[in-house]
Amino acid sequence: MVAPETDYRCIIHIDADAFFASVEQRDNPDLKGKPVIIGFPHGRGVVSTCSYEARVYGVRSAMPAVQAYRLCPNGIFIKPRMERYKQVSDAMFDIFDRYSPVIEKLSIDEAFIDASGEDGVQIAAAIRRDVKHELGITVSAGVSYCKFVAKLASDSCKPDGLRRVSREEAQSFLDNLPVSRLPGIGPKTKSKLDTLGISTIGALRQMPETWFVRVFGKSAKRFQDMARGIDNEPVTPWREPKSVSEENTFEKDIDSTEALKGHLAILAQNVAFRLRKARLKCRTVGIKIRFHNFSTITREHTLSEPVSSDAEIFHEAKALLEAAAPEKPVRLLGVTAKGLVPETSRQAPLFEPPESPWDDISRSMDRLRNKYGKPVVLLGSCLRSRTEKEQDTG
DNA sequence: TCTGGGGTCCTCGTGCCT
DNA sequence: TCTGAGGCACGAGGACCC
Repeated sequence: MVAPETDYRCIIHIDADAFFASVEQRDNPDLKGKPVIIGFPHGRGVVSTCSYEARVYGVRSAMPAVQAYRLCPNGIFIKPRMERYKQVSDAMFDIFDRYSPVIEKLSIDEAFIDASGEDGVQIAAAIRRDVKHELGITVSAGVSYCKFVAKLASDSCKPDGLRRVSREEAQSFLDNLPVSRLPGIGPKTKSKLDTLGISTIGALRQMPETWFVRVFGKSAKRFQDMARGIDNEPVTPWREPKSVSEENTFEKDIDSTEALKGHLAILAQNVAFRLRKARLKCRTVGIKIRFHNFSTITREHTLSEPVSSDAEIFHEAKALLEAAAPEKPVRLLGVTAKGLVPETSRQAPLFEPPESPWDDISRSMDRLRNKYGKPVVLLGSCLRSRTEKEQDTG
């Protein structure tokens, strides 16, 4: 039995195993032991996640679903049910709450839990037990003195594992791992390091400081620290959102600007609705256009006054689209709101100027949307796009 | 061979202001 | 009045993560 991690900071990283697929297998026991793939095998989707039975065939997250279908034609492809996963996720986080007040949510199925001063291994084991008994899914846990080592520890014992890496063990644990396991080293940086003959964190650690600065620029210190197992990042329970966006990849590329405007209206309306729901406004509106050849451009505009109405956000996005004047077929269109400020952040002036007429209209539209669960009043271009879609689908 | 969606962070170029 | 440096905000793009 290892000594309790009470001398130092103690961080637990919890990560659900093949979360979406596990929820599907739990809800439908017929799927247990079968290759379950979350994603639609036709069209342009990718695999969200897949069960460990599907991984045997080489199927992986983020792989194009058609490729997954070729690798595993007998796989059971399931369209994601995000609402359901959200319910299970909420229940899982309720369990975490029992054990620590300091929880940092990383994603729908993953969290850091600060267990400093406690026996981290015991807490992680209790959480794993509760999640399994109450929710019927398994989670893996890593326990260590800092966040990124805890995360690597949980990765190393998946699925359904628990691993503690003490401060003393950290360096030898890290040295043998591939560099790509360090957070922040993705495919591009990995291939750059490959060409330099650096494949493990241990090899990276031995490089001189000047080398780090040359390769990683301003991020050099962070990578050098990580290679040495140094990470003082606290567990941060809440972060202000920095942007809200929505994008859509079309089933078929679109080359008509008018049709794009219709889709843009829907995206703008959804982004605006989410802003208002979060009681936020944005100062910057941006659009993203991805062409048939996957090249991508972004355009944005910062306003003098923050906005959150459907009409104002659509107006800005439309102006950006018209200025960009895409001449090639478009496969993806997106709208982003950033420079977020609270709805009420504006200092109250001595004489309240009349608020934008769109604010009042937006509030009425939101009431209807909340009542019926979907947008009821649509912007003009929006309606046009929807009508086209309905005609397409008959 | 085909590459989703929703995010964050970083870098670099440019223009404006002092 | 001109010029250059430095700071800053903005815009675009890229890399990365889950």
